[in-house]
Amino acid sequence: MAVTLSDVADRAGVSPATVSRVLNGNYPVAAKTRQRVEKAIRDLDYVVNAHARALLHATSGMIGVVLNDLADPFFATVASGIQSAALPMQRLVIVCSSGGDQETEFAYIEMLRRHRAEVVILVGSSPEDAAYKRALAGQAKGLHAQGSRLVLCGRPAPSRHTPAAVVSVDESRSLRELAEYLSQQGHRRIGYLAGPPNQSTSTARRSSLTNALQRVGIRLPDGFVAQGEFTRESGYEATCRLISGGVKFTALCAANDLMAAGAMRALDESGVDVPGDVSVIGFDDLPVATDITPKLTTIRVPLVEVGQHAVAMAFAPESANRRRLLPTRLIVRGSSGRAVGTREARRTA
Amino acid sequence: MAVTLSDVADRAGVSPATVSRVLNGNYPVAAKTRQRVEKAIRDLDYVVNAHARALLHATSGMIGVVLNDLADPFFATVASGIQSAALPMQRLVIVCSSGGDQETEFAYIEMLRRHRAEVVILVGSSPEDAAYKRALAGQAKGLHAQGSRLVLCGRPAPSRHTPAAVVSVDESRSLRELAEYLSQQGHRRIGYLAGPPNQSTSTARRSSLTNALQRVGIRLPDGFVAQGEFTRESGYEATCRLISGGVKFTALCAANDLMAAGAMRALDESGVDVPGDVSVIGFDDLPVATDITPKLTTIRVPLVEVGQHAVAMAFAPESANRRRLLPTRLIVRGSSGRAVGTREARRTA
DNA sequence: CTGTTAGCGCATTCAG
DNA sequence: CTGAATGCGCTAACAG
Repeated sequence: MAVTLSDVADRAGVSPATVSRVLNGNYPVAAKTRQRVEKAIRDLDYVVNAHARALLHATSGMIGVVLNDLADPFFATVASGIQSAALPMQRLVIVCSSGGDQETEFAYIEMLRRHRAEVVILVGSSPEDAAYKRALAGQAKGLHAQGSRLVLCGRPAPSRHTPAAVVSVDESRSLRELAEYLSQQGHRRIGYLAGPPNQSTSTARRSSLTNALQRVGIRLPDGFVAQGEFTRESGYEATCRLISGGVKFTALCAANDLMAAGAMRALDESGVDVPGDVSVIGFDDLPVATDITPKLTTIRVPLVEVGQHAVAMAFAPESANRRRLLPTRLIVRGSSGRAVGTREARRTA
Repeated sequence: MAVTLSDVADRAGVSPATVSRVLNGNYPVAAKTRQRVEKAIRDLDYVVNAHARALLHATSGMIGVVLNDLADPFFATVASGIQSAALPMQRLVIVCSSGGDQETEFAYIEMLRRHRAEVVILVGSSPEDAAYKRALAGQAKGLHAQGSRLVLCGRPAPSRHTPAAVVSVDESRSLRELAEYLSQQGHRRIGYLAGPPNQSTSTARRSSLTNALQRVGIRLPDGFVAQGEFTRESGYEATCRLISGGVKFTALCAANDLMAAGAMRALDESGVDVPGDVSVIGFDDLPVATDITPKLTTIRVPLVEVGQHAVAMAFAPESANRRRLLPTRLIVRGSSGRAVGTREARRTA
């Protein structure tokens, strides 16, 4: 069906070995022979069979990426960072979107193992239950035994001994900045739109914020927290629940920008002015943050860089078990300001 | 390095062929033997080598997708449609983001050919120059010769004889609806934010709109058109150019929602009220359309379905040279309304 | 029901 | 500088 290396050899009147040498350019080949071979390749429109090569080399040189949802800009942005770093290394990127389903995720990892992916990158939150961690640790061992490298992006390793590199962000500093900022602006009662329960990202962001607020003497009681699922809709609904529950807050922080966008809409529909009545703060700094009005104050996460570092670490020597933390940054925009009820706010009112 | 089928055979005390039969379940194997083999597989954590299989079958069963930019929600959404359709078929999806660069695009197609991708899906606009078309037609032939199927999404085939299936949208009907709507609302002077020149999507959308407007007696002169690149920033800048150029329009159509979002910001900063002074219309109906205020009137393109149909057509018998057109829909939201200067508008003013 | 054999397409020895 | 031979891991005939 397809043209093979021997076909090329026949047409050029040389042996397969010679064609191979021309292809790889590693061994000396007479100029005349080379030209004849190159012509045959062009004439026949020959394309090497990557599988035959992979069979010899025991690896395919592909980068597998497993993420929750390709259509979510958070993941899409990390993926594009991975892709951009993979291109100059001549690596193909396989993107697998699991939809957040654990079984699908493992099915994809298995498929990537079958294809002897050189690198497997897991992006985003991971469930925090023991069974999952054990299963993942098992896959990690398997990948390692195969000679594939595993990189975890934005999620912790399932255990200390897991042979995996980790690229993550350290949001604690930015959140301390945010806490100080909110405190200075007179905010005392703060609502929080959390991510789905038992997900590493959700708990990390929430506990970091809780700690940061504590440092400035602000508590984040459970009653001020509503769960969502990192989507606009869930942010909208969670905000509605807080409002209809009679929770009084002067600032509303969200676990990501999408939820914050949903919150803005809910507040708007309830006649709450942002930032006049309530300040809204997002997380990630996705494009949506500046699409909405007023523009969203948020914690910028360097998503493209996260992806690029993941690739870099995968190809760095001794990458297993290495960890890399990227800093985030507080971006203050129009959606936040002084709390209502503060002296200053009363004066200007 | 990695565990092979023979390793399993040795451990189970059977021949490699038997292990293969257990794996594929096609031939009868004694229950006892099967169990022994299955245990060995588990003990050794054996994972089949997809390359060895692909070598026999002359295809890898992978779906390759080449698109402009993964971080662009337009492409990400189509890709997620492809992914969702590929999962139940147990197909791995390779996503290649070319950044709109032709060379990169061909490099990726070549890599996909090397990997004997079963299906190659090209998503989005294509340059409209002859050299490109010839090159693409060549690759299409090569893919066909290899036994790979080619699907073009949202772009025309380079020639009548190209062995490729095409999935596209037919926006003409919606644009006629839009033209009638705008006309009824009293709009006569309409601005247009076009996509990059010599791109199939740009010219298709522009000419369809021009035709539709013509039917209701509205012209779209070049002076009312500003070029952009399907991004927010370019939409912003293009709108600024129109405004500072003194172009007076009561409605502004954009080649996509991202540019419309940029336009809204530019208009806002210039003190132009939407939809009071100017109606804004987008294209695609991406999430950003409802993030902005007022929500964007737009032409909805069924992007997920486009991706799903692409996969379906690839696996349909006799798919080569087939064409499938999906309908779009006009979605009227808050960003559009009556033109200023019409009788009704004056009355209510 | 199971083992033996051959070959998929290629890169790499080893000889010449 | 070039050709012949070997084997990567697996499946499909072909025997038993």
